[in-house]
Amino acid sequence: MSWTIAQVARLSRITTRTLRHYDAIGLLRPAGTGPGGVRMYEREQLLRLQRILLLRDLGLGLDAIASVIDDQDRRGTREVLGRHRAWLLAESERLARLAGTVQLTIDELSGGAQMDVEELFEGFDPARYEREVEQRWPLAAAESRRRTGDWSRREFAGAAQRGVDLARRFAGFAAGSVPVDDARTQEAVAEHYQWVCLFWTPDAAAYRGLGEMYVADERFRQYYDKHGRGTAQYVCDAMAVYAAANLP
Amino acid sequence: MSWTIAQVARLSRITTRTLRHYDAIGLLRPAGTGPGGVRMYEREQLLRLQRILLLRDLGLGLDAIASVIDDQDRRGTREVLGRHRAWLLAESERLARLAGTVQLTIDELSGGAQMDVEELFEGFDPARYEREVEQRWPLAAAESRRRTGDWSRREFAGAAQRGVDLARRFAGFAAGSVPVDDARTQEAVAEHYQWVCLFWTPDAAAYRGLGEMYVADERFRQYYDKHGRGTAQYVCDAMAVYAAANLP
DNA sequence: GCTTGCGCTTGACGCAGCGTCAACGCCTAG
DNA sequence: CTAGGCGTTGACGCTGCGTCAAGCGCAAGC
Repeated sequence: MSWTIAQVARLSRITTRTLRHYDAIGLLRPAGTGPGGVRMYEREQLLRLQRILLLRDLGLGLDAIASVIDDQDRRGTREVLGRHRAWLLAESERLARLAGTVQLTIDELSGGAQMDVEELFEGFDPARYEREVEQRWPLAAAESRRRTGDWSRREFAGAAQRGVDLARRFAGFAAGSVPVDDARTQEAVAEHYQWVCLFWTPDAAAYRGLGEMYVADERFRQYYDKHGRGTAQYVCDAMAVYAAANLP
Repeated sequence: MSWTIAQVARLSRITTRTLRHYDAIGLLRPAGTGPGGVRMYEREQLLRLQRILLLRDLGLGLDAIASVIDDQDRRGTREVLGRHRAWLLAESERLARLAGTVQLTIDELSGGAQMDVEELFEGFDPARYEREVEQRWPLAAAESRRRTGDWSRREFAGAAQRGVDLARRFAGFAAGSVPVDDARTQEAVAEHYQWVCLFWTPDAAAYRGLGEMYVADERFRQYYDKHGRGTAQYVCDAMAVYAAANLP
């Protein structure tokens, strides 16, 4: 008994295009070809196809499927499946965490709509505190002059939102006890530094000083800690690590 | 203050290729071009880029990002984010379920390796019970003769494995109280019918009879019920639905 | 004999989000 | 004058097929 490509497709609830694709990449070759190059499939191919579809349903890639199916003993199969399972779990967890972050974003968006955006921004423009930084670290701040510029309302709002986003990310790391020198934290600090550079370009000492002000100054500390206790201190420590490693 | 493409790339920890891509698709156009067509970015573009990267980190597609960012009020933004969150949750759950299925597959693979595969297959070849089916539904089974053929050991193992997979899927549906006429169940039945066709081609009555035998015969019932109580009965009912709708 | 239609063939583009050459221009330092 | 560093615009590649497009062989109906 032989089947044509369309018959196999109907039986297996896939498309003929898929079968041709599997033929093209060598994953499932027909038993032979009839007149006109017509692909003919035998029982053996059907069995193979069923295994392929099972593994595909499990989420494996076609190359992984090929290696599993053509693997004689079960060793490689188990290893591939095990790795795949680990990937699935990690990816599932990642997406769940992302969903949580998206929810937070939605929440703050809803709340933030009522806030006056400039008020939100109030007490958060590092440039407004530059003078204080300068008082404490005069040499460091001396040549890092504030960039002047006229901010549009939209730019302003964008920058403010960005500040909130960063604070929330730091709060997440702090709550999760992620070390301050973790790559993810330091990546966020790099973004924070870039963000600060929109107003001002601190060097290592000044940036470290800004971090310390986040803890010392009531307004700053509240800004961070309202997303989670200890966030301001966490940010301060992370900034110190970043400054030591990346700034002049 | 302006930045070149490479400077922006370094600041934002992305590649210049990405920035050019965003320019090409209109997601982030430079503020202007200098001599030689050199892209120049201003502060406004940096702010926009930061928002883009935030949303990208949340897993949104570039087109969704564009619609969110260019959306003036917050209505559309919330809707897009809400849909995205729902998608994330669904996908996360799906992957987690898949991981469970993969684990089951690994388990059965480990156990199955010790079993003699023919013994596994024993008591599960529908053709072996064809005579009994024929006794009860003689007219129906009369013209559905068993396909002869020499089975290789590998074909045999593959078919056996396929049978186990199907049983497990049915057990999952039964445990989840999925109706027997649910599309997923009927899809599995279609695969089961196809699988049976590898040995034998029953018509509607014979297929229904085979299902009833799954309940009546101790060996069959155990085969299914060991994956979960009531699975055999569930399969029987599902097969009856399938036979009525799809078989001659 | 001719058309129509079905089922099959190969070939090619498109999708997301860039990575990765390739080939070339411009500017500066040695 | 040349090397090197930064910039430019193409164009192909990756996954897993969907979706035309153009054409062949065979059967039925005119």
